[in-house]
Amino acid sequence: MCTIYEIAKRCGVSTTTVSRVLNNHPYVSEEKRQHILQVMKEMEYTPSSAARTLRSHQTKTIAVSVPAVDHPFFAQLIKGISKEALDQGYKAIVLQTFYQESVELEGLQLLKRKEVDGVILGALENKWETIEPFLSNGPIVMANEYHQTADIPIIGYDEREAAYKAVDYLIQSGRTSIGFCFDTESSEAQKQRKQGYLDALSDHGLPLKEDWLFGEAFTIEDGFRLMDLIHRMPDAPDAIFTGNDQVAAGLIKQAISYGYDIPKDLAVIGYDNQDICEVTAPTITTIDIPIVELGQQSVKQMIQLLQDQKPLQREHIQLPTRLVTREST
Amino acid sequence: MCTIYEIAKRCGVSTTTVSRVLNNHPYVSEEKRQHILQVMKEMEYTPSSAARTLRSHQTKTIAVSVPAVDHPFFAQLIKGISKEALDQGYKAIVLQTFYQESVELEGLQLLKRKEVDGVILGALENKWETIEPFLSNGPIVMANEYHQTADIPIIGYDEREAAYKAVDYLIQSGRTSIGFCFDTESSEAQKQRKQGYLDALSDHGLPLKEDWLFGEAFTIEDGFRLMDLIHRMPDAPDAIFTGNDQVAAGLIKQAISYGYDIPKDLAVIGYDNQDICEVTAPTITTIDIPIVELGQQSVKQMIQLLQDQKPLQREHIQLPTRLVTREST
DNA sequence: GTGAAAGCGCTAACAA
DNA sequence: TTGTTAGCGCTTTCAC
Repeated sequence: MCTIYEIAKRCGVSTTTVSRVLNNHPYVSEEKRQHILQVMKEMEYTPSSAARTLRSHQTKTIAVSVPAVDHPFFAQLIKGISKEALDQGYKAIVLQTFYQESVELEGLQLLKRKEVDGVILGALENKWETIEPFLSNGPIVMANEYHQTADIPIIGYDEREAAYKAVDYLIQSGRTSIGFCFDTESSEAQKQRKQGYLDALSDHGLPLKEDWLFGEAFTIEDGFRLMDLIHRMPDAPDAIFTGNDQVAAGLIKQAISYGYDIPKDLAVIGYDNQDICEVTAPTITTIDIPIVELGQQSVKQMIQLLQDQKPLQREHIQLPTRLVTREST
Repeated sequence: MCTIYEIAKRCGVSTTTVSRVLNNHPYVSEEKRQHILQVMKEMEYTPSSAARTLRSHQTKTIAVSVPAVDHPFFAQLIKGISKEALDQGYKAIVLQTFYQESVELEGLQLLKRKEVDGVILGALENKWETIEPFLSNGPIVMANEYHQTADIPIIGYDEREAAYKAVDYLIQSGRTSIGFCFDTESSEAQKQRKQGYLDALSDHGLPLKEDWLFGEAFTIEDGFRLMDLIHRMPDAPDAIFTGNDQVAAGLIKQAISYGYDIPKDLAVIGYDNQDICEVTAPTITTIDIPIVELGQQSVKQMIQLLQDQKPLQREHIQLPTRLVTREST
């Protein structure tokens, strides 16, 4: 591994000049530039990023935290983020919180230690008040989560409207008792989603039953569990908005095993429009969410912020969602 | 952002002493140590990682390249890698090759530029001869791929044995014409897998038909496509080893839509034991592979290498696989 | 057009 | 036990 100094010596110039060609500065004679380039190639010179970072204070790296990368939703989010970052000459460090506040904080520490130029929050484990102070260290953007007042770019979709669309569709199909699944109470996005559910119910004069709200719904396994629950209910709903396709798939599978006719006995609607929707029997009606694009947009925003050097501003970008009807409703 | 120098001044000591407490070196009086720690806290001192890296030549970061993070297999691999890395105080940069050689090379460049301490290859896009020269820049380990001669740790599982197990099971179940799906020809791992398939056939005196070998099998979509193909074959197999659960799920779904009775008309066996196996109808018999653990092991090996500073050696670690029988066979 | 030189923030010989 | 000092590899004034 040779340094800029050796190149300079070999070429009979100063390190300044070498640095100049490295950074495409003007004021280097074409002759010298070519020679230096040539020697760099010969010696397989590679600039030390650590040294550059130390001087220039930029790492060309962003950190992204999500609960876990193997949930299809977050896998796609990371897909978009990691791809877009690379396309733009940035690297992406992936942190999995497993719903723990500390890991999210670790990502923010990376920002503080100047190990990354910015942080994308793919979820929100800590209170916003805990996160806010880190804004002085660099930009933070929120993807797929929401917060009322945070003065940062928020990239997501209209959760309320998406949920409304789903529940409204169930109602239009003649359903009157509709259940709702959610993952955690704490998420603002989930609250908005629930609001959509509530609004759809009340707009059609339908009742809300607390028993029909099901928490901790993340995975296929949870779908099994929830169906067990529903199966035992004396007053079970005739339709259910699952909040994610994995839960829908598990629920449907278990229902079938109990002898239900889906959708006749129970209509099921998913969320995300993952591939799994097409292989269950019946296939799953769902809400399509442009997840990969959401990830890409987040990176674009981040890089914009990094380049503009302007103060962070609140901005709310909402990508379009779409109802995709299949056999489960 | 304050520096070690300011802390030193505030405490009336030299930067050396501050550095010493920072690195838990002995030979600092308890009194001074406490005082320095105290002042650091007060001033919210955070060490600059760039400066540390420049001096110590280690980034505490590893790069991992996979074809795409949203394929369930790689999502789980990344899950293991990213988690284990973080647990050990390392960060993981994720690169998605999308099967392009250039991105994999970019990961290796990170090693050369000293932006990462090591690289984990979750697949192999380039020829080994292309990759080998980078070994002089730092350790490389291979996860989930295989190479005959590469002198690096290879963490995987016995592809031949796993495939053999799957095909043998189909044969034991009375199947005689067995198809085989693979993704790319170029992968050594795939070759071994195919060898397992071939060995199982020949051990039981069963014929191999070229028509029963299906390439480009990655996704659910591919499963649909392959079933279309099989459906139109005059001499279709009565069982198929799909090489991954997504393909199996797609294949099964499409077969059912064509009126097939699975497994009676066509036995289907997956690979990976993903969650999806439990929600299709019928559920999918598969080979369980400890993917997350595979990711974790790769990181453990990498960190071992980084700490030992010993020359890289060839090492082949194989994790156990297991047949999981369900309804599709 | 070009170069000398002063750091970026930290670590580690070496001296004391 | 502590401090002095010389860099790590690069960028960037400032002077020529």
